[in-house]
Amino acid sequence: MLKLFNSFSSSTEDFIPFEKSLVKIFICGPTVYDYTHLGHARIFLTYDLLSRCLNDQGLRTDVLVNMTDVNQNVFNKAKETSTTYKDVAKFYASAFVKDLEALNIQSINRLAYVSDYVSNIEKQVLTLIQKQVAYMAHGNVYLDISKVKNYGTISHQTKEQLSMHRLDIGPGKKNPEDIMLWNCTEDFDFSWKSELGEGIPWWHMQDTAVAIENFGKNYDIHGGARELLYPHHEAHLAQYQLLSGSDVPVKAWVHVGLVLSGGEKMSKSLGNVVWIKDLIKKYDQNLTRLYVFSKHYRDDIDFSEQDLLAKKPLLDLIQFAKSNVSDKTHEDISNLIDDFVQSLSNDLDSPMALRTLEKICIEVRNGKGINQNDFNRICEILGIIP
RNA sequence: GGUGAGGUGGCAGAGUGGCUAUGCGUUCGCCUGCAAAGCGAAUCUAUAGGGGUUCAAAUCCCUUCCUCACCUCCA
Repeated sequence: MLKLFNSFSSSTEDFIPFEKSLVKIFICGPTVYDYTHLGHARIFLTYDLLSRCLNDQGLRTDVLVNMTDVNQNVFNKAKETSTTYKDVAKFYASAFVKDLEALNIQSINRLAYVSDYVSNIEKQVLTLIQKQVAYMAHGNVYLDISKVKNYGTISHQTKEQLSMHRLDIGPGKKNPEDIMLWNCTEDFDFSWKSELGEGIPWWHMQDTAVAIENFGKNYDIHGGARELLYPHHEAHLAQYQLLSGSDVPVKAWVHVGLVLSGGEKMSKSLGNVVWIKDLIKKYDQNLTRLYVFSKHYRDDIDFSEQDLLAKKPLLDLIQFAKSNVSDKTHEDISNLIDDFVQSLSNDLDSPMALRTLEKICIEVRNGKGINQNDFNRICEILGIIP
C-alpha cells in the first residue's frame, strides 16, 4: 500500500485511487517559452518514479501534462523573435520532450496544449457564470471566492490572510482575492474571440479545462512544484469543485520541493540555472536520477555538481551488481529488496531506498546472489539503465 | 506577519529509539623516471544551545537561537 503526503490534509495518507487499478495523474507542465531546467525536470522525475512504483504494484497510470502555450511569456518571446506564439511553443515543447526522453522519463502519456482547449475554457467559464459563482467586471471574468467552500485549505490560509492578497488587480472585483478566469483588458497582440469578449483565457482556468476534458469529474493525483500551491492549485481546486460538483475531485495533492543553486532559487537573472540540455551532455541520466532521488522529493535540493558526482560510486556498485547477477537471489538480498520497495511506498522515501540499494550491491559484491529479474525490477523502478 | 521545511565532522550529505552511511578533502601506500589519473588503506573530540521522556535519543517531547523557501509571474 502506497502512502503519500497530501497537501490538502497535511498528512500522509494511504493512497487509494478512484478506480481500482488505474491511477490518473495530472502534472502542471511547463510554460513553453524557454528550455527545461533541473527544477522542471525534478518534477517529472519525481512523478516518473511514482508511476514506476505504482506500475510495480500492478497499477496502471495515466499521466497528463499540460503545456502552457497561452501565456504572456510565450507571447513576448514570439514578439522578440518575430515568430508566432505557436512556433515558440512548438520549438520549446519539442526541446522539453527531448530533455525528458534523455532522462528516461517514459510515464507521461498525454501532453495537452492549452491553445487546443480555448473553446473548452470558454464553455466552462460560461458554466461558472451561469452557476453564479463567476461574474464579469469591466470586461474581465472573475471567480467569486466567497462562493467556494474550504478555499485556502491547500495553502493553509484563513479568510483574513487570503483577503490580504490582491491578485489580478482590476476594477469591479467583488473580493480582492477573486481569481481571474478570462482577461479582456490587457493587450498581448494575441486574443481569442468568445462570448466572454475578445481576450485571453487566464492561467488557473487553463489547467482546469485541460484536466476536466481529459479526466472528467475526478482524478487521483495532482502534482507540481510546491510554489504552485498558492494561488494556482487553490484556484484550480475551487474551479474543479464548482464544475464537477464534487467536493473532493482530486484524491491527493502532491508537491515537490524546489531545486536551488548556490543556495538560491534558480533564475536567469542570477545566472544559476542548470539546464537539462547542458547537464545531460556531461552526465548520463542514471547519475542524474540517483542524484535527484538521493533527496526526498518534498525537500529542497541545493544543486551542486560535486554532490551529483558523489553518486558515481553508487552507480559503479550498481554496474558491478549488473555484471554479477546469478540464477538465484539470496534470502538476505530478497529481504533487502522488500525494504527497498517498502521505503518507496512510504511517501516515496527514495533516500532510504537508495541506501538499501547500496546495501544490496555490497552484499552482491560480498558474494550473495541476485537474479536477473530482481535486479531488473530495481532498475525498472528507478528508471536507471546501467 | 502567515505557512511549510530545516540546523549532522574541514565541506557536502544520509540516518524516521539500540554497532552512525557515503562522497569530497586530508594523510600514507601501490603504481610511475617524476607527476597526474587509477587502485588500496588510514584519518577527522560532528548531531545548533538548554531542558525532558527512556535501560538507550541525531532520531520522540518542550524551549531558546538561527537558516531557507513560499505567500506577486515562476517548476
